[in-house]
Amino acid sequence: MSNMNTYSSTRHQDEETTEESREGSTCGECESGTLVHSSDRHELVCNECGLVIEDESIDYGPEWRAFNHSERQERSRVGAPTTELMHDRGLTTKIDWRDKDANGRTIQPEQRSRMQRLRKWQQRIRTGDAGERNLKQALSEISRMSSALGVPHSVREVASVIYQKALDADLIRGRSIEGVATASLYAACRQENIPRSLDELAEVSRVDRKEIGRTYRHISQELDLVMKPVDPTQYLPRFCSQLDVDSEIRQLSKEILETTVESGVHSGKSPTGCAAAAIYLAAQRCGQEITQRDVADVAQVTVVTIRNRYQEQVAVVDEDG
DNA sequence: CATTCGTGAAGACGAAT
DNA sequence: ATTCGATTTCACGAATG
Repeated sequence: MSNMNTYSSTRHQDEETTEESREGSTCGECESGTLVHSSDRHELVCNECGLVIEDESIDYGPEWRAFNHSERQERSRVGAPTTELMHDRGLTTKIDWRDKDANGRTIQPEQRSRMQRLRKWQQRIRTGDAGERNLKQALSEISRMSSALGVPHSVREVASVIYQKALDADLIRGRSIEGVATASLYAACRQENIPRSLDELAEVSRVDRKEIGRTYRHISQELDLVMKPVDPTQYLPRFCSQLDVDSEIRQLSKEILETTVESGVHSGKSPTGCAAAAIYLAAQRCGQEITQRDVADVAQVTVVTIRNRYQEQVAVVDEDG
């Protein structure tokens, strides 16, 4: 993250061109992923390793203009940035534990007992409400799992929003906090086009795959989350990188996959399996021997699935020319 | 010997009732 | 909540190099 700030100190006329040209370029970190805009276009994100490059996308200046001091006073809005990752968006009141006033002087004994009462009530208000406590735990889970998966912050924020919507819609009743949190994260990954399979989610969650899937389906239905089927192409860069194949295969597998997707033979099949098969087929066509088992391992599918998919893809690609 | 291929039984999942 | 159809997985043996 140390290189993040070196770009954003000054703004030049050529900023548009440089920023746009970075879209689609190769990630400097893993050197295999591609940089894409997150959904809110505030971040450039590597679609493979999840590296976030906050590069001049954000205008830190005020959106208003002021011509004298009083206008400035009136219009400026100051405070810590809010974040969806805190259950109260970071806007809580804090009461110091020291018995000093704002000037650092020790406060009177009769005030001290009053302070004790206020502290106690502040704690109760802050986390005492069932819903709030619920949220707090869920958000920490989302953060933990996001770190384990290595997904960018934008995904965490989206996951948090989804969870809070689920909470508002009373969808967690009878379901575990952990389960809904994991399902929210899964949905967020898909919405942000940084897909992680249910298996990968299950690895970092305390809930099993089945429950995650069930909960996900439930909340996406109830909240009317529009979810396009996962594009198998999105898995390609990550798998290729894990297999350490060269760019020839990356390119060919992408073309194969696009051809097969157009023909529609992939629908209903697992996207990871399709991606894996395309890599295997590409490697064969390039004369490089990669075993089905190797591809199957990184894609977390079985060799049988790869066989089935890759047979279909051979048929489509060959007739296509 | 390792890898690939084909098969049927069994489990999991989504859709429909 | 159950049933049904399609898909994936598992386990096995055969073929290939």
